[in-house]
Amino acid sequence: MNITFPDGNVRQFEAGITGLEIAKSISEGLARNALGVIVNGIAYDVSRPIIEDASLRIITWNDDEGKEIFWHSTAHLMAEALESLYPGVKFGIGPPIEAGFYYDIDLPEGTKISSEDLPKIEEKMRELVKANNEYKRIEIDWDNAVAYFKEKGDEYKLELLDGLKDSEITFYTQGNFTDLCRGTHVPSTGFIKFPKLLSVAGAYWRGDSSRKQLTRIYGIAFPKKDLLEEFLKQREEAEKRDHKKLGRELKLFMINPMVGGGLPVWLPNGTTVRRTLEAFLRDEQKKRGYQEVITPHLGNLELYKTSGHYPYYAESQYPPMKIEEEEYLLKPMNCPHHHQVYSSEPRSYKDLPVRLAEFGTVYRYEQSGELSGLSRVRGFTQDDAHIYCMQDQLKDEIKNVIELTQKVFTTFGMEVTTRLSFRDDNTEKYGGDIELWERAQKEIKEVADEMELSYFIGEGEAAFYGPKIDFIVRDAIGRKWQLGTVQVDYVMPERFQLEYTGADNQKHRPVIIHRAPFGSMERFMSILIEHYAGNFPFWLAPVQVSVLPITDALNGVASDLAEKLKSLNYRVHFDGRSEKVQRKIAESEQKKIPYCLIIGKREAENGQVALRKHGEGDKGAMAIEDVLEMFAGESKV
RNA sequence: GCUGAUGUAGCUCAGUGGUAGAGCACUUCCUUGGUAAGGAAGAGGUCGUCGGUUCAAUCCCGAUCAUCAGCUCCA
Repeated sequence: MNITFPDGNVRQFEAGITGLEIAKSISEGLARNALGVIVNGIAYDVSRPIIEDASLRIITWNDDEGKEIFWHSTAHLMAEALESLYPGVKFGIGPPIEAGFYYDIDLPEGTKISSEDLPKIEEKMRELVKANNEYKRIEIDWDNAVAYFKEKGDEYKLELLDGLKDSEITFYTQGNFTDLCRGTHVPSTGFIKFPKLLSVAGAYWRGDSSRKQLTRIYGIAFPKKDLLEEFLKQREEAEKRDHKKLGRELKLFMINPMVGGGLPVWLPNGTTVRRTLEAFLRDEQKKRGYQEVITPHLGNLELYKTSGHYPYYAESQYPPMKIEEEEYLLKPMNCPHHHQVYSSEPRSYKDLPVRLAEFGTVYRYEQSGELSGLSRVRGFTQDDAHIYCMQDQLKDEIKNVIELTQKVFTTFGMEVTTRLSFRDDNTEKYGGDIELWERAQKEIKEVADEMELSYFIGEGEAAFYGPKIDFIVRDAIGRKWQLGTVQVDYVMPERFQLEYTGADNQKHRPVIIHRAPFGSMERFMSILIEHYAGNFPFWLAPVQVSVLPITDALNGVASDLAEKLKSLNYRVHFDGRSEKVQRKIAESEQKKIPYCLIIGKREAENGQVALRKHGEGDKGAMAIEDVLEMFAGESKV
């Protein structure tokens, strides 16, 4: 039979040959590292015979599929360890995930696993790794599969089997453990050299909160020690960057139970950063023809009934309050207010597009367990805007918005990929006219192509009222965040009966674009803190420069300089304490202030300062006017 | 909301069934020092909250609240 390799090469093998043997025919090293093979797009164990012509790709750790196989096998390995340590444990599902794997288990009555138990389980796993048991694939018919798990008393596997009546059933066995599993697996447990269990958490069976909560154990594994170490180091780095920790250390914000959970309070430092971000965006918006509005934090319930958000989203809103026979809602979104601004005067096609922007604070009820720092809160400010335009302006407006969004993310040094979120065939899910939808989707795609965006299409990811463009950014340590969305809306103009008078002197409905590059100031701030690890660039830093005289005798000269910088609108910290300069420097560094200007006798005599850059150290003496020039340059975004 | 872990000084964290400790921060004094922490003294706690067990609870038990890790939800 013919086997076609990814490079197009075709070679002849005898039918029934295994992936491993094919790998061996290429090189011993490849055979040693082969975790699986993709045969005609389907993952096979390396030991599984290949019986007909196929295209074939050999999978190693370096492939995403290889990691999946590796981690999936580790999940089975952990399951075996658990079964030997906790007899009677039942198993839910145990899939590989983006980084590692988990297994959901149901422990026998009275048994609990906490993070202290993980080393013990890991130890057992390492034992099983040494045993180097083979992962064996067993094809089995449905009745026998059911019989096996009935005997074992595992109702979870039985429920899974219920859904597999018409499919081919396979088991995988290694050592003393057998699991219902589609595969694929590494050849033997010996491959899983460095397993590591990470955490324990509760998880509902099949993600359904009305069903039993199982114990979920997260873990990961690597074929090499340095990969594990690197992974652990990265986790530590992420922990160090945790915005909740840095937020406290740098006095950016606080969460205070007396104020209320999920209601962050912005401290002076954090407020400075936020206002700077707002000023940056406001400026960019001004360049792009936006007008700013301000709307109240409460809105008449009628507004939200009209928009359809109430009672549809009642569960995530605060209950309405009655004021003089009228009901009011704490504003869960800004759009309805903006629609009222739009319709506050008759609009002509000559007025369009109308672009209304607001840093609008909204309140949404989040379950208490969901609250976290600045990322999940109950009150937050959206950098919201609504663009009202004619259908044939849509393309240009989308382009305008994408440009703005890209400007924002590149400014922060974040790599962006774009998802075009379109509708799927399920017409029930969506509102508005299907022809307009299709036109909008086509235009969005055209814009994306014209702008040479790197994008992919997410079918079925659209909002109910229109297609979206979502921006997924990658931060400094490679984590992905979905930020900034652009949404086309055909439903709200109908609901609010928005109109403009066309050139034909007829009334028409405008199209609305919702957009928020940052999304929420709170969440964006949390991401930004972690992205920069608290080391804000000069233009954003809460304090930009500290002025440090070496002795008290120079306090006068130094404070004059500090005052001068302040008068030029820089954010300056003057440290005139009777402390050694080493200490002043240490504290300035700890506060992550971008620059220290150190003034000793020599500098004072020459109109210079000794410059020190955060994280880089001493830069030597520099004339004050040169420093000012440098600061001016770095202030530009 | 659910499961688990945690809750001791402003922060980070020790500790004990017999009225609580360190480092940093803070206050005062001394020190005037050239690129990441000079010295001394002082002040600071209802040991998250409420109940129970006990002669005695910060410690044991229960409830509750908050935080964290997940799960569920998210215009």
